Amino acid sequence: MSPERPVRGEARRALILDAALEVIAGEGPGALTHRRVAAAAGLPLAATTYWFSSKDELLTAAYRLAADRDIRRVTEFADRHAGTSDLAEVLTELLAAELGEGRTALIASFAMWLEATRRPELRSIEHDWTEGYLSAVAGLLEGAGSPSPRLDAQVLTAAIDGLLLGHLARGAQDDVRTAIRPVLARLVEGLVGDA
Amino acid sequence: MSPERPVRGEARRALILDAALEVIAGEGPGALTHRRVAAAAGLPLAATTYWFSSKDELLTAAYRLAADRDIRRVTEFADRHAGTSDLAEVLTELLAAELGEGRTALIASFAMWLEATRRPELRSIEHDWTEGYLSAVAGLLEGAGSPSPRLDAQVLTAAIDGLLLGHLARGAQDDVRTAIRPVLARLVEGLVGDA
DNA sequence: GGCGTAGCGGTACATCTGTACCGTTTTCGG
DNA sequence: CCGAAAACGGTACAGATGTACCGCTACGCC
Repeated sequence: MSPERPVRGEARRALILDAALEVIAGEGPGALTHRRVAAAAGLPLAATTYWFSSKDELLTAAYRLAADRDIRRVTEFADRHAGTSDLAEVLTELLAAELGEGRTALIASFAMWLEATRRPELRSIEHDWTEGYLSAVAGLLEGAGSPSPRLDAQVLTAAIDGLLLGHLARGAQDDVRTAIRPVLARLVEGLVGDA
Repeated sequence: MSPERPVRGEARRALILDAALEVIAGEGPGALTHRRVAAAAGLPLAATTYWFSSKDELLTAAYRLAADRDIRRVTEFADRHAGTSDLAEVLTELLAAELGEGRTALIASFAMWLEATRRPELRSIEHDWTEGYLSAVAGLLEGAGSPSPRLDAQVLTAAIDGLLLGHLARGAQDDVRTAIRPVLARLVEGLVGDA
């Protein structure tokens, strides 16, 4: 229909970052090149080099965006379900959402995590990501009557990370909820108890 | 001293794979190139292309090696500590070992994990890795008197993965044992109980 | 002891990459 | 409405990369 008035200015920057996340999630951070990102965004090569002075800056900005999105998602989710009694079920839904709509940001976040191993500049992003997750989960735990929400949140987030990574790696083979629910149920039972 | 008789034959293949793991752990899978690996192994470029018909084959073989090493490490560790009563302490030592001597194989394993997201050929390696970890941990849990070792092992390995990844990302900043022990203690307490 | 083959090392080359450059178009404050 | 500054698009180029190729060497088997 519309001959599509081309996106200009700062909006382009956002477009490029989105395309970068797609590339990272779809082909891995190693495949992130100016040309590929530009192509994914439907823009000429010079667009990426104009808005990001180096490939590294582009990659870092993309990681930051992925982390922020994921933090926002989990925070909103936790707020919406604060004070729940069926914590395991709520967490199952959270993980399903992360692996569903949140998949792109999630993969990028894990890639960033791994790269932070050798690139200290990424540590601050990693720190915010961890902290965001931790406080969101701690909030849920408080509502569910955990005796030590902060410690329990550390346990829970570690397990969540492991579960997410595992199910990403295994692909969409088995139904997420069916596979994850019993594990989370067992964990929550252990932490919150049934008292 | 010795002019070092050059390594020849199959031994070279092993040398190259070790060098490849070093590169993956040190500079990331994206930095794995024939030239870099050859340089790290102290061999000419043609050595890597002779023993591995493509870069992909080299990368996959390196991942396989990393997984096998890690599986062996965790299995031996579990065997050595079977029937322990202080499960949390034993697990803390396991994780410290993974992050210490096992660091290279561990990083490579996680990188493989993430890449399995988009490369189904890696799934079988991922499967063996998961299975090896799961049965090793289940063995420990049985000894510690868990009511449902298999399910609890799923919980535990997920948490272990998350903890390992987190501490890799944060670098060697804080003492591993100090940071990890309370989390594992809380988790084990929840699973095995004190009954 | 000779010889076929596996192992080896050097080089070549087409392709892709990051980035710099430069002339043109659009935007917007005055 | 005008002019400077921002945004844009195309192109150029040096360097790195995967891989093929070719002639040489060492080793094991007859």
